[in-house]
Amino acid sequence: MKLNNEVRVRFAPSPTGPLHIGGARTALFNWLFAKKLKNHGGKFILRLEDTDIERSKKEFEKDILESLRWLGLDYDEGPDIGGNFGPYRQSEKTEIYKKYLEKLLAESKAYYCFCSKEELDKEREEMMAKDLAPKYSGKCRKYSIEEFQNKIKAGERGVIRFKTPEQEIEFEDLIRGNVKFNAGLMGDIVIAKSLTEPLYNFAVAVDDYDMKISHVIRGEDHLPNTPKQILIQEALGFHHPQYAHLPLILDKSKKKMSKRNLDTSLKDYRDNGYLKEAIVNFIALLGWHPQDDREVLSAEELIDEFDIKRVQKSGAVFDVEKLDWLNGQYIKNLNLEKLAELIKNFIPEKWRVDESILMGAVAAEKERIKKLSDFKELADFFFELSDYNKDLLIWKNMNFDGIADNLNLLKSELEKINEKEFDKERLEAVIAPLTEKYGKGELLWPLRAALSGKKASPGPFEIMDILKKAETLRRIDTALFKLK
RNA sequence: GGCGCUAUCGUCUAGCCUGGUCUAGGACAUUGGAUUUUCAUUCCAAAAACCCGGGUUCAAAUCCCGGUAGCGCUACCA
Repeated sequence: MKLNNEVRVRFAPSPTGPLHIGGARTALFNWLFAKKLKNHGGKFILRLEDTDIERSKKEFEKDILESLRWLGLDYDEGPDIGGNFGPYRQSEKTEIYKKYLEKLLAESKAYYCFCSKEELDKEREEMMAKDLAPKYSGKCRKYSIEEFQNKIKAGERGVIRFKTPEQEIEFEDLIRGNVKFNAGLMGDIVIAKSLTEPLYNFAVAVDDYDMKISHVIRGEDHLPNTPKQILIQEALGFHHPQYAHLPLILDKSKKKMSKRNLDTSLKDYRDNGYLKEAIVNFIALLGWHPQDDREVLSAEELIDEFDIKRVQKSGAVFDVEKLDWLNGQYIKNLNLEKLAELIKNFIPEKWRVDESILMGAVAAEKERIKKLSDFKELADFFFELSDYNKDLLIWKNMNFDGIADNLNLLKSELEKINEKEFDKERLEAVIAPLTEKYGKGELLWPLRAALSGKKASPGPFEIMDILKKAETLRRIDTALFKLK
């Protein structure tokens, strides 16, 4: 890998939709690459590719910026923080593109095309029918500069095409090795709708050069665009950056994960209660792996271990179940205060009133929740016991009378315990001996069911410790009442 | 259709560059078991893959060729 110049990489999304998983992964790899090579300059730049004014929306720009910030992928230069190579929105660079467009036109490396959409479509279909690579015939190349200038002045509308040289073009991809394309098959591509309306491939070619981008790290779907961009850069007299094309992130059906699918936007995951650390960790592992067997890695460890040479060539299926597992791991390792803080965004206002119950519930459910949003469903009974069928209280073959007897026994023992000593240790010390005589399941199942109103929950001692004496006895009474 | 990329357990992957240590390793999921009043956690175990065919070689998951399949691109979107 040549590192003669400062390392400058960019993430260049177009704000035509919220930041999605694939975009986040591309951003992450760029970020890791820059951080890893901070001794070589290592700058990470955010550039908004909003040349499509129809589809680009401010709200999406906002979402992208926010999502990157949330993930902790800080950039050194960008639309909201500036930098020495701005502007960082393509829509603000019209004058620059115009200058280069005029240069290409003046040098006859580009020309105006006045063909209609219908003509073009027909041409394409004909070529496809002949099993040929569909490309523009180049028939408008015949106009001289004066001729097309006159047409434009006369009000005719034309687009600007690049005179694609008919040549083989080869470049080295950091991940895939040598890649070769035959530019003769591409035809003269449209690089701008007009002098002030540049199109993607042209704008990218210009920007990557004048933002001094050293490495372009992007999705594999851009691989066929690369020769176009290199050719445009050559025509402009620019040298081109190095390229690295990341494997695609696939859905279950092995197709490219697209914005159109549900649950691809980062915000969806955030709103579902995934932690940013888990997402960063997980998407880093989609197409990349450290040298050892570790799977749970912090951002710092990721930077330490990152090596673009270890990036996979083939697409990776996004497996939510593994994400869930990883998220659970991060939740388990979070300290209680931090976890409670995060969970507060996922629960009703009134659950936040009693801090001690909330903290207790968080501690009790910590290893049971995979996502922050799971808490609401799992821990609701701590805050409010919902109605349940009395059959829930049945342990194995016990009858209702037996269950009532056991609950009454427990009740009388619990009543003897001082409110101040009503904690897990004390409760266990009192009740454990009873289970030897009356049976564990016989005593503890009805107790736990009475306390939680659920088939599954943390253990009764833990619950009582959190609920405290009065509420514990109240819930036992509720069960007793149901059994009458 | 054309062009390009890719190919190891169901999934993410290690190994491939620098052939033998690979009876192919790890993780998620699955199944069984231990712990446990339940659930979860934790622990133990099992099942599970080198796309196919040739070639090179004493030896190929690893190198070469061909096939097949999948995916991506094929816009006056990015």
